[in-house]
Amino acid sequence: MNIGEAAKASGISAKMIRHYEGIGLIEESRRSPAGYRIYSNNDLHTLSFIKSSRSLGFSLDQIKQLLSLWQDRGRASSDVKALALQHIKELDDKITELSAMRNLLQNLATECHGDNRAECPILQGLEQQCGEAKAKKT
Amino acid sequence: MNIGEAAKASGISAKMIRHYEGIGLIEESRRSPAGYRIYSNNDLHTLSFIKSSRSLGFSLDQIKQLLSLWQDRGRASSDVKALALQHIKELDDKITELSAMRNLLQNLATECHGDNRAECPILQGLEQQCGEAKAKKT
DNA sequence: CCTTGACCTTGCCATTGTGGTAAGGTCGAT
DNA sequence: ATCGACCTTACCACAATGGCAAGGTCAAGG
Repeated sequence: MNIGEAAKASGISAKMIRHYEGIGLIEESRRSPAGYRIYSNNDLHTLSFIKSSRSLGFSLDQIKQLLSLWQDRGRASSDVKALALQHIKELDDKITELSAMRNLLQNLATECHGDNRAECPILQGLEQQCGEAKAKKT
Repeated sequence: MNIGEAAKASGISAKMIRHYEGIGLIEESRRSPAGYRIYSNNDLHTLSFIKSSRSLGFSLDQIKQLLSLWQDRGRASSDVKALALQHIKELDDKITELSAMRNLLQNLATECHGDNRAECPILQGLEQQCGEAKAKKT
C-alpha cells in the first residue's frame, strides 16, 4: 500500500512516516518503480506499535529502544519493564510539577474577585512570589 | 546593572533576557556607551514578574498579556482572572492526559514479570492496543 | 603599557515533534 | 490530452532554551 493508505490505517500522518524513516526510527521502505513508498502489513504493524507508544507519551528515542526490544526474540522483559518504569516516573514528575502550578494558580485565582476593579491578587502574587514556585519544586 | 547581574538576580539567564528583548516581551534596555545592556531596579522587577509567571507555566504569549495588564492601572481584574482560569484549564487538561497515560502504562507494567523471559505484557499491550489510548482521550 | 580573565556583544545551530508549503513527478480516469 | 488525487523532496515554522564561536570591553596586576 502507498503512504497515504498506511497513514490512514496507522493514524500516523504521511509526513511523520517519512520523518520517522528519515531519523532511522523505521527502516527505509521498498519503493515502486516510480519511487513511491510501499508498505506491507508488517510495516503497518510496526507503525501501529509506534502510534500506541506515542499515545502513551514515550519519546521517539524511547520508542526506538522499545522497537528493538519488540523485535528481539531473546529480549528480557525486565528491560522493557525498566523502560516503562522510567517513563512512568517521568510522567509522575511532570504531573507533580503541573499540579503544583495548578494549585498555586488556583489559590491566587480564588482570591481574585474578577470584577472591573484593578486590584488583583493574581498579579500581586506574580509580583511578590518571585521564585517561590521554583523553590517548591526543590 | 549589567545583564549578568540582572540574570543572577532575576533567575532568568542572560541568554533568555536577550531573547525576551528580541521577541518584544520586554522593551529594549538602555545601553552603556560600549553597548552593554543596563538594567534598573524597575527592569529587574519586570524580569522577576516574568520569572514567576514562567514558574506557573504561563507561555510567553500569555505573559505578554499578563505584563500589559500588570502595567495597566485601569485594568479589570476579571481580565486577569480569565487568563488565569484559561491556563488552569490547560494545566488540568494536560494533567488529565498525562494521568491517563500513566495509569494505562502502570497497568501494563504491573502485569509484567520483569524477569529474563521474553514474554512481556507491556509489548503485547503496545502491539494490540493500537490507538485505544487515543480512543480513551475522546 | 600590556596582558589576563571575566564579562559583554551578535549570530547561528540544535533540540522535540509536528505542521505547512512549494515545485515537481505519477497515476487513473475521462 | 488533461484533470484531480496522490506521491516525491526540500525547505520553513512553532516554543523555549541551551550552546558555541568570534569578537569587543573593562578592571586589575605585572
